[in-house]
Amino acid sequence: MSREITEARFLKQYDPKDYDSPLVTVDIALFTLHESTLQVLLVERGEHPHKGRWALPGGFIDLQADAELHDTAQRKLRQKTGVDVPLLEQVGTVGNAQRDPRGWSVTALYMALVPHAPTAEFIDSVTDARWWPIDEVGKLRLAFDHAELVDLARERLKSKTAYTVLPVHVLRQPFSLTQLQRAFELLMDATLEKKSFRRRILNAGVLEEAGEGVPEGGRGRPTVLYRPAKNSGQYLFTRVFG
Amino acid sequence: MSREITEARFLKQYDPKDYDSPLVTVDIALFTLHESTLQVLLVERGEHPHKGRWALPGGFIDLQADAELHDTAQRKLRQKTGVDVPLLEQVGTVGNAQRDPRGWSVTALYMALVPHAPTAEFIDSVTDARWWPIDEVGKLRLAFDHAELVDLARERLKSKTAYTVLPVHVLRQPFSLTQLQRAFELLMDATLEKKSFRRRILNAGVLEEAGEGVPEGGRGRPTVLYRPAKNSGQYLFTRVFG
DNA sequence: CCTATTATTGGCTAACAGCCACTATATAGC
DNA sequence: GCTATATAGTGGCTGTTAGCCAATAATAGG
Repeated sequence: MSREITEARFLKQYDPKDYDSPLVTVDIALFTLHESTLQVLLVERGEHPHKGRWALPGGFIDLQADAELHDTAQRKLRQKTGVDVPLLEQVGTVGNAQRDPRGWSVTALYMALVPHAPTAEFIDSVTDARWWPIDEVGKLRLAFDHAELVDLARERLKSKTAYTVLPVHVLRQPFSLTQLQRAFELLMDATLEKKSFRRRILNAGVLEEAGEGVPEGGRGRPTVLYRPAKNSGQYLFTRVFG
Repeated sequence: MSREITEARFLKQYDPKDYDSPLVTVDIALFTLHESTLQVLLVERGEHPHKGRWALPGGFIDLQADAELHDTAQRKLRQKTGVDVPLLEQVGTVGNAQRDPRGWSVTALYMALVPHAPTAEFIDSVTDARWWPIDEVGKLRLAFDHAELVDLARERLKSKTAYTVLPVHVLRQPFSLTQLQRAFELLMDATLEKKSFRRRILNAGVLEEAGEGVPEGGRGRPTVLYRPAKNSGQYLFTRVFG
């Protein structure tokens, strides 16, 4: 057996390429609301494998440019949307031997939310990226296991909507309670009772008033506008609708 | 520009070692209850880097043996405990350039629960692994960023305990409601009201009766014993204590 | 039998979701 | 103006469930 070596010496002679390691990628499910539908951003792959198929935006870690896994997600998203998204969080990590034809592959899946308009102009000019209504994604035969990843992210979105104020991130500020309720309903895929919804949100103190606005459809009583209060992102309801 | 190539040809000439990629590991925070304390399993590292420091059990993916990331976690855990743990789930993934002195590194963190006794005999015979009370982990200067990983897993444990019946997995079956309440309290790090606790658990229908047992301490009224019902693992409370 | 000890239940209050009818304030057409 | 209609917001009741805590049940040890 060899003599004891120091950690410094060990690190000097260590080369990761001496060992088999999986591919590592980051994929992002970016959601928005548009025309009363939940939509997800997909890109058409320009390279093998699965060239020409629709896929989630994502890619490899840049070991020089990215300090954190989170930075990789942020960077890939900025390449596609041109903006920093207001909410980006990890959903989970999927890794197995079959998901990528190149070999054992691990992907860290992130979920992001963005109001529709700010990114629309940019995305519309990118020929290989577009928003897809979540209901149509099933027909697209996505690359890799991205259909499953979309489902995972969508489930997380739904469950977090039940006990947080996540949906504020798909609205432009300020917004009305009616708009916010609509956002909750679309993200949860359920209808909510108006009084319960308003009571819950207002009592939580997660919104602050931001003037008056015109009602939906232009006619009717004017509406009070709100914006999220500081730290509203951390607020957790102790009880769930339903 | 090169001519268009087929996917088959692309895959044939693809070699992952042509690209820089991060180290990928799996780490597991295995928790149990012993002597009224929440404890976590740590191993003393026998190899560089951080040789001699305490760390979470874990390691590299075996690209031949492991079909899924989950299998890597299960395999590493079995090496240390000798048993299949009743609950093993992913907490999240941490990746950055500094956490491992060998370079850019990504680890998938899992959390696991196990009743104390079945593994004790095995673990006691492994000189490099032992249970540590969660409160003492802070003093140990764990390897890598494992102190943060322990905190992450502990937070997840606490929050999931609030709306599931997760704590059943740290008890041997059958158990009394008193024991189950004690488990909830230790995992949540809070005291619960007896009546509220019993009402909630019994109304949820997640337990089935399993005979009578002796009370804690040997004296007093005998207790009804329970075991988890089928699918109790999926049960979600719509309201949280507090 | 009496006491200490643990298990289990009763009964009340408070918070909050579900329900749904009612009020408030605007625009559009005349 | 006046009326119809549309959207925003409120009142008030019921049902569920957590918090509280005192009462009752069933055992062991003397």
